[in-house]
Amino acid sequence: MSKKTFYITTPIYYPSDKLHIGHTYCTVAADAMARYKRQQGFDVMFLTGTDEHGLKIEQKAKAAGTTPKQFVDNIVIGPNGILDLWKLMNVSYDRFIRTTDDYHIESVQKIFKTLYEKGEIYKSVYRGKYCTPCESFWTDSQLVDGKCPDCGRDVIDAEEEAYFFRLSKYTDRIIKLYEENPSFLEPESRRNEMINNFLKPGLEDLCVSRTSFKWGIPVDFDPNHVVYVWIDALSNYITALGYLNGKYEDFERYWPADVHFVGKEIVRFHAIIWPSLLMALDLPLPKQIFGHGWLLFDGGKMSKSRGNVVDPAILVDRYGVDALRYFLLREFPFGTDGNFSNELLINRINSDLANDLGNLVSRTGAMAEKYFGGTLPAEREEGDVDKELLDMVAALPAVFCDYMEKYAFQSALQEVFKVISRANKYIDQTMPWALFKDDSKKARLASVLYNLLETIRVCSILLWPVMPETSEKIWKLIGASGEQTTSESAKVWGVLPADVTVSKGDVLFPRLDVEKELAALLDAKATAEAASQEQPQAPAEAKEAKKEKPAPAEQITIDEFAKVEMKVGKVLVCERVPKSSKLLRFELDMGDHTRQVLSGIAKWYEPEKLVGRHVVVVSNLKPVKMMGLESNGMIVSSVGDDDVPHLLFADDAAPGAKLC
RNA sequence: GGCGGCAUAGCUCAGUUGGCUAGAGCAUUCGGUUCAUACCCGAAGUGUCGUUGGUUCGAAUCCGACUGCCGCUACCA
Repeated sequence: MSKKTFYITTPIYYPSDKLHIGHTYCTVAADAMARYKRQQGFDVMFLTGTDEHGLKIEQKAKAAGTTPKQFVDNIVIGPNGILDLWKLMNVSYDRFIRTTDDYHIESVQKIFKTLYEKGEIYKSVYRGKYCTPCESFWTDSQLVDGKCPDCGRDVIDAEEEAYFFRLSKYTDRIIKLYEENPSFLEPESRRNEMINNFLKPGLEDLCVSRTSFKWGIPVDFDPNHVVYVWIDALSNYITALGYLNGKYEDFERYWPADVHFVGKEIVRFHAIIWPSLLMALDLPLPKQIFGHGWLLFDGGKMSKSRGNVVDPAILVDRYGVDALRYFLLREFPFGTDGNFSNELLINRINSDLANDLGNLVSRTGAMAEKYFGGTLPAEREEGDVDKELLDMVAALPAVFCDYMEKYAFQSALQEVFKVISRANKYIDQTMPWALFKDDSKKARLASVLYNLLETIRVCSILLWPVMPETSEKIWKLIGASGEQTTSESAKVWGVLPADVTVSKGDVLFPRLDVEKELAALLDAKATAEAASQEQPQAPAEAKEAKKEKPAPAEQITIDEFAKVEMKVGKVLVCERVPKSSKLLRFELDMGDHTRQVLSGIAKWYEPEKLVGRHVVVVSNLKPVKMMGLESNGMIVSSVGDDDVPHLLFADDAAPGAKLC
């Protein structure tokens, strides 16, 4: 009979840029889980990959003067690309899917056609809901006072064709899914969000094709259209198994997936759209969607302008891949956000890996060499204090597995280190150095060392999914191999031979000087940034990015620029717009007239303090209504990657002065 | 604004269905030890469990209000 299977996936990342530690976090977690399940004897399929289509990549490629395919090739399979990063992080994926792979394209076209033939996808036409400058379609509910929610300009009756998926008809079935199977979406808080924000109001049909860009999978029976991200990207989880393609034949074997790990920002797609698509295809649903938290830096989202993007390569280079893997999974509860900091990393490495684990292995090996030349005598003498340690070790595997099954890596690892700590205490209790001085205690001394080695063996087996290199190093030192390192053997005491041969070996994790390391990391980052100046690379936001970033600026002529009129305005009145969390209402003295302008900066500026200041206004924008008030223009501010606006003041300039 | 979440020692966090004299690790101080990576072992702490009402014999735990932070969403022109 075949083995039980376990199918786990990460999101497919958007290769518009290099990946950072946030992506590494999710992928390492999935890797640890995959290794854990393999160790348990499961037939594992661990899938990761890249989502390579879409407007943003098309534009980025254009800006870089290359083709979209060359652009993504460089980021995915090029030097220091995504494949290299996963290699560096020791990620043991079984399959890596790129949405530009032939077989995926074949499947997506068939899926699209199938849904169309079943009537799940229908062709429709937009009327008055297309914004030409933004090249974007909008649904009725997205429009703001009938205008484009992105640019506020009029939308036109473009009568653009588009295909729609009948998402609306699945509202009730998704609600029912959550009710009958609460563990379908974890953690729970995400579930309430989905229900209140999307399901209760009722889902709307979903536009699943585009004609506004070309970089995508063509709809084979209607080549003006390309398949939009929903069907293209989400279906990777089944196309990678060979669904409707000839490349693989693993669909029956692995589907439905046991778990999709996803960032909390893409929970909606996975918890609503994806199951609906599967229902439409009459396919089984994945058993669970797990929305993990984000790694924050100093309490905020990582962003380049804040100088807090963490490059995993630098950390691995300095501390080794296992230290970073351990830190990521030990420090942060998987379901909630975590605060990343270099200091936290260094302290964790020192206290757990250097002082406790590394030192335990080191002192045990040193004693075995010093007292017995490395090979223990077979004679034994038990002692009273042994029982507590042995009981703890015996209980450990079950507790550890309970936590792992719940993806509670933090707690699972904590349990292992409780035992490691107990082993250090055991050495103090038994005082091997005193036993050594008494010739009649040789058997007792051998027992003590043997008990330590067995404890180390069991712990290292459990730690292997998280720190494979370290565990394998430890096995060499304590003379364990093959059957003595299986997860089954972790439940058994006394697996090592009585006359085992041990060596001290090199230090596993050197102790770090906190101050020195913090300084060194700052240096390393500065160096890396300087190097990347040549080839500017904004931090990757992957497909989880909550907004599409605007395209790299297209070049315009002086005449086109001249169309934009910018003038200085003096703030006469500034106040909050009632019932609005973002808008401030300005009355501006423009020199020859006053005008009302609204600006969405209420979060960052106190209205009273702006009165009397001179600001820069784009003065010939078409008026727009927001919250019932008319806005005549736009106040200019600079915005970094952190999305915090900084107003440009022109206090020296006279109201009405024109900028050129 | 609507919906949801979080708030516990200096730091990172545990606290299942209300019974704790509120815990762990790190950091700090003191003591011990020497096999070991100035490491390990032991001891000592510190908290009006965000604020405020209520339910209860009893609340960190349940309910209401408020404050702060976060997420989704609705108005960043």
